[in-house]
Amino acid sequence: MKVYTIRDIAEMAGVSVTTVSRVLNHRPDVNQATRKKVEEIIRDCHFVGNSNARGLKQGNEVIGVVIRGRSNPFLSSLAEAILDRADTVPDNFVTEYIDEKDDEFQTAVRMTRQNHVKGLIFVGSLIDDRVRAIKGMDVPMVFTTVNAETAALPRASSIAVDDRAMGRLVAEELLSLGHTRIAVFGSNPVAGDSLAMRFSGFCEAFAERGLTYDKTLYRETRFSYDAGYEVAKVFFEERPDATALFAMSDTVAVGAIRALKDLGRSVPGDVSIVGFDGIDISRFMVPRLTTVEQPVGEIARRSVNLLLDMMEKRAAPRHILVEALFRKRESIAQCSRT
Amino acid sequence: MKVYTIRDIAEMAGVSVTTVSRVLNHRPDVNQATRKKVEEIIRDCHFVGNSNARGLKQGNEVIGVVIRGRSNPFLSSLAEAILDRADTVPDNFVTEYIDEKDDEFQTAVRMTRQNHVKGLIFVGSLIDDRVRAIKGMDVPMVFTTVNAETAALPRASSIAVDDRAMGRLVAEELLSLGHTRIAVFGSNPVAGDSLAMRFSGFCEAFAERGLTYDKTLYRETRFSYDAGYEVAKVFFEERPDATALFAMSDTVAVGAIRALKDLGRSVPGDVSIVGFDGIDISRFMVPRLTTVEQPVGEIARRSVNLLLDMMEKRAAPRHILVEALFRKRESIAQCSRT
DNA sequence: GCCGAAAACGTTACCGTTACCGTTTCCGGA
DNA sequence: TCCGGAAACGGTAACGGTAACGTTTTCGGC
Repeated sequence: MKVYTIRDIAEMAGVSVTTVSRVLNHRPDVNQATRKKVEEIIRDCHFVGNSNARGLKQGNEVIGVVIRGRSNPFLSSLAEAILDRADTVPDNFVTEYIDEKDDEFQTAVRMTRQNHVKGLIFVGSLIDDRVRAIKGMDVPMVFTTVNAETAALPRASSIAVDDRAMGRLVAEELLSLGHTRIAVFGSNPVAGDSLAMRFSGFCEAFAERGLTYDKTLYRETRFSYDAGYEVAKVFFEERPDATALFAMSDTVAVGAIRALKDLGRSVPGDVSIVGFDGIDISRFMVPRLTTVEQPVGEIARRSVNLLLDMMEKRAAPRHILVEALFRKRESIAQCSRT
Repeated sequence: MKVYTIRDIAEMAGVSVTTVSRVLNHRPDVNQATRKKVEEIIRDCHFVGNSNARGLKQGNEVIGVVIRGRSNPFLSSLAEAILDRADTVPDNFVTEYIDEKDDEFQTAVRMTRQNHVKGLIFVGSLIDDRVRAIKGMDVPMVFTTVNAETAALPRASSIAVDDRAMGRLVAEELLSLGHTRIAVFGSNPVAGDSLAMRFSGFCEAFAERGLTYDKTLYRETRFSYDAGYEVAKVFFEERPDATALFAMSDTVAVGAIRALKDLGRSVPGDVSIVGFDGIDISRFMVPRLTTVEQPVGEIARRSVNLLLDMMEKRAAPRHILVEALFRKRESIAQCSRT
């Protein structure tokens, strides 16, 4: 099973390597008959150009997709959607999947500094360390989350749902069902980031009704089934007065449902629950989970477009908010206590 | 932000490009002092070698990970574990994530025929078309599923749980709880593949007790939440006599739990359910899902090792069975009907 | 002091492809 | 008939590394 080069093909077709290259790259200045013959031979030999040689010569554009928290189904599905989308873009773009583990991230940073990585998309929020590391990197970046610090970077775009509005909407829905003592499980919010916005929108809804949100009902947690379970188990024993929960990640909501069941409390009978993200499983939970569904496909598509625009057309950074959908399902009900 | 080449580094260090290359590749024949100086300059410049150039010269080894059915959390987590593992192997191995979509698969096949892909790992069962396509490809392959046809390929290894034994175990557990009318939701089994083995082990347990499994209780379905929901909804209306379900994928089990709830049947009160795979969510379902947990990490690690052994040491193909764990949880109970 | 081996380093020819310049062929119009 | 230009195609120098091979230097042993 020989591995053919462009030269072999040229020889077999009785043309020069240049002509074969032209055929390969769909350039116009080659005769129809010649093109056809070359294409035929290429097909017969199952010839595929050597991507290293092409990359070396042309200087291909590597774009990195950095993901933090793959155990979160929302983030991993978003990352996959982005990779999928990136693979369909016309030409020599190579996509690199970068886990935000220490060494892998460091390599990515070095490669970026060396101009081998020409663009970055970040999935999931970055920890402070990382933000410091990417400051001063002069490549286009796209964040799928809102963050005041990264938004200030000169070449950073962002695309995310309107967290403030959705946070407010969640509060309004729960308040209108009579809930006032609503637990909120968030995660390590930094001033001006997605989670902080969600929370501030949430509090605004209280303010609009002349109420103030009781911040002793707020807890921090990692976004995973396990963490959600643990924090809920402890919280609802401490605070049996809470009648509802807004979990800023569906994973946490799922863990909390399980924990409440173990505590002998019913959902939504005793506690109403709203999640965030709209992961697949949310439609199949018992009870079906009320959640804010993020448009994964749209975010994926547009984040890649944003990056490409900045890379190719040197477009200015943009900060886009997309529509999320409030999915009202079985996990919330009228408040039964006052 | 200049992008340095090995030549720039050489000039700055006052040595030849070869010496720099030697330092880069940790070769012994270079003086300590020289090495240190070169390394310093490399660090200062954030220099990273051009992978295309290296790949072109050395001919890097590309291994492809082909995945079918990413919507299944088990398969996607297995695929990620494999990619993770593959990224830690010492040297110039490039891992390519290949979705089993038509065009992507075709490209992979072409690249493989062209000897650009030097090894393949398949995650999830292949459809017949694909099996035909990979026949006659002369590269090492590893399957994470059992299949009589692929097992016959001269350079194919496999690693999977002992499906027959686990199928038998599931049946034994349910039989010992008094269940005899047990639905089985499988998927398109081919003689001698994982699913067929599971089913035949399952039937064997019946035979050993002098029973024969009633095959009208068997249904086929895709492995997804949605499909599981749909098939269960229809099935349990048709066959209210079934007292248990063995779903060959946790996703199907999850869908079925939801469907039974909608039909007003309780799990495990009216119907006991056993899944397969051990996806994360299984521990958090209400009720917690009894399942056969596959050792994802071990399968990932060993599949990469198997492939590497075949590629580098030209080791003979091996067919390995690993231990799965029966996780008895809340979704099964004593049968209440006869 | 000389020899020879080993250590340290340099020269240079590739790897497969593309792109810059050519060159050749063909053809319509003056 | 000749000319000019477009269409079609070819020769060859890069791209940035690596490695085979050649050269110089060092140094211990006799």
